[in-house]
Amino acid sequence: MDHKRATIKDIASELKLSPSTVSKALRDHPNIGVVTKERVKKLAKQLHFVPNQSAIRFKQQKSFTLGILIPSMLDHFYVAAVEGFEKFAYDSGYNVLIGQSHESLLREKELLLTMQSNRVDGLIIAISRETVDTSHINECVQAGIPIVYFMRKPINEDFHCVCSDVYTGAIDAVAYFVSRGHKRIGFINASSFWTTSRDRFLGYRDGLVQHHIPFDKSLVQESDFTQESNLQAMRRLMQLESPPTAVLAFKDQVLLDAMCCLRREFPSKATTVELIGYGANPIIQYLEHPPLASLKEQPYEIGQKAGSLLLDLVNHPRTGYQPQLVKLPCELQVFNTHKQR
Amino acid sequence: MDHKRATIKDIASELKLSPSTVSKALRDHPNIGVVTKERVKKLAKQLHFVPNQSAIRFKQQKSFTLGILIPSMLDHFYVAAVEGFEKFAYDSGYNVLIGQSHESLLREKELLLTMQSNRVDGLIIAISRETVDTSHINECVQAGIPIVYFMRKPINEDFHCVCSDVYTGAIDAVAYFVSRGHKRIGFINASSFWTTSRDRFLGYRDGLVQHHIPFDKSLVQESDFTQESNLQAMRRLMQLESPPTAVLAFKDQVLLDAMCCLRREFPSKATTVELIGYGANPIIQYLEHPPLASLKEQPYEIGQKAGSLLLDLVNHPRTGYQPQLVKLPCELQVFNTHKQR
DNA sequence: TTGTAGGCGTTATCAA
DNA sequence: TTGATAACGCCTACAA
Repeated sequence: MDHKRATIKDIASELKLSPSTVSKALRDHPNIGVVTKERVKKLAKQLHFVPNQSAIRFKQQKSFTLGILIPSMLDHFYVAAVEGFEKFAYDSGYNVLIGQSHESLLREKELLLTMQSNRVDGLIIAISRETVDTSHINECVQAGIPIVYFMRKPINEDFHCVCSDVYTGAIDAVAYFVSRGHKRIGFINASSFWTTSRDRFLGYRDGLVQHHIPFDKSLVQESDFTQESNLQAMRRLMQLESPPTAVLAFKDQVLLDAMCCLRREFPSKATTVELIGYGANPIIQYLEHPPLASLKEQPYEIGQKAGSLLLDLVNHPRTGYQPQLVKLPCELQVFNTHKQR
Repeated sequence: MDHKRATIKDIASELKLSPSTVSKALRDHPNIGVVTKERVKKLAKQLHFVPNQSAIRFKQQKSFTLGILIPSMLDHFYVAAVEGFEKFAYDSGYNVLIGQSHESLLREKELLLTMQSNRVDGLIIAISRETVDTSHINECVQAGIPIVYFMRKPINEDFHCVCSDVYTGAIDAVAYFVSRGHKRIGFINASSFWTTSRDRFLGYRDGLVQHHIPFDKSLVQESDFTQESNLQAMRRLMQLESPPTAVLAFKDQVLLDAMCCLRREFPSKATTVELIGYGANPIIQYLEHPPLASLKEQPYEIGQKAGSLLLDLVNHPRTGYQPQLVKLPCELQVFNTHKQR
């Protein structure tokens, strides 16, 4: 079997044409004769010619590759975001390089170097939990790689960012809790370094204010998303002198652990404390006793939108553009209204 | 800010050295003086020099990229396999290009072309549900791209393959069912074109034989993994004149839908019919009433092993090698022994 | 120990 | 309408 892959040169010499003619013919360049085009394309097919992207990339000084940096693919949300981003990228003729930081700053730095080395034409990032200093990201920008943040964005960074409208989501969640008679509403949040945590918090607080419920600092706990941390946060809430009767969770993974905590450690309250999370994780449909509700986000669309903002930056490089903050709405999806307080 | 990225030439001219000297110095080539190396490396760091992989790939006629083709990242199993593969690849200095067929043969073909165009140095594949003809895969092989199958392998294809030892797993599952008194044991299987379905089936059948239970064809149903198909398969089983009291499912996703089917359509049996799946999906820990058990597979290790077999083929190209079939053990993980028949 | 030359596959530019 | 040439950044032989 012939293991050497056919090149443009091979086609050219076989057809007694020049490589440049073949190159143009293959790409339907207008000033190549129809007959020649036909001959070239026919032979190309015969030889199973596949253009060598390595060469094209090199020649064009472009990798036609976009990078996406996420915490982990074990998180359903980010998988969906990757899908949206990939779809957009592929449709635009780009490949995608995926990197998972696994919430490690060190890994994130390494991945960023790999991305640079691969000369990705642009990059979208959801920063790791550990990322407080962003100098490694700024280095990419200075190397000419445009960046778009999504979901997790460092506070005080002026780049495009695409995320869910978690603020309004929190307002809606609180309103729904209140409509069901709750007055003690807990909240398990995440790193205060992210805008997405701050926005959730503001929505939570403003939601309370709108319903004339006093804000109680002790009802807000922080988790780092490990199972143990989720359980601890819920435990701290339930051990308060006046524990919450409803809890808003940063995301469904936190919510699920909170439910486990209730079932195991506070069984008497497991059927009364109501929970709302973010994400509308499909797992929920398999639960016999689903939580009250979840704020359905649009990860796929967020990935697409981030891709389109990024590609715009790639194709129209500029410095000092006006950073956009795109927020896609969350929708409260109610699962369970059977519980009674 | 300087947007042109530094090249070896830049360093060379700045230091009044030749590019080749710089190239060697950067890679610690033995016959470059220590002083020169120091000077070169120092300036390289100053200029934020990052080697241009595009150029290296082109020059080396190698992409240093391995491909992995999976049905979908929404499946937890394949995400874990990707992780193992990526870990291995990165540690060996390779990038990874991920492709999702979404169970579509057309998409699989497209992805394979992309992989070829990107000149991936090798490829591991779990074929799509629709893939019955494998000529598109053979074309890759003939183009010199080594292939390793994992999990889903077409019957009658002679390449390396890494998968779970689902045969023994099925034997174990049946034995466990029998130990709990079951005699009518159903089985929901998948495409008979995959070795992994055939092996499950053989284990199921041999398991029955070992315990002198007659094989009943009507107790075996096939599903294509859509929710509707899973439900239908379970429904067909339960509507038999003599329905099963226990069911082995191709994977946990099927098992979960089967549980839903029981709860909704056969509530009287929901607490007695016992189920075992494959995968030990972490979702299960969040269920109030978990299934009886699941066969824990080793997707991460499977991804790694497939990577190492592949890299061996990449580095030692040969034709007519003896294909290996590597089977990693499944372990029966028991969740629930409370049910009584 | 350092330098020079050639080439990987493709395409843009310019010439024929 | 087609062809010749040079260039992209890096590496490998080989020469100095």
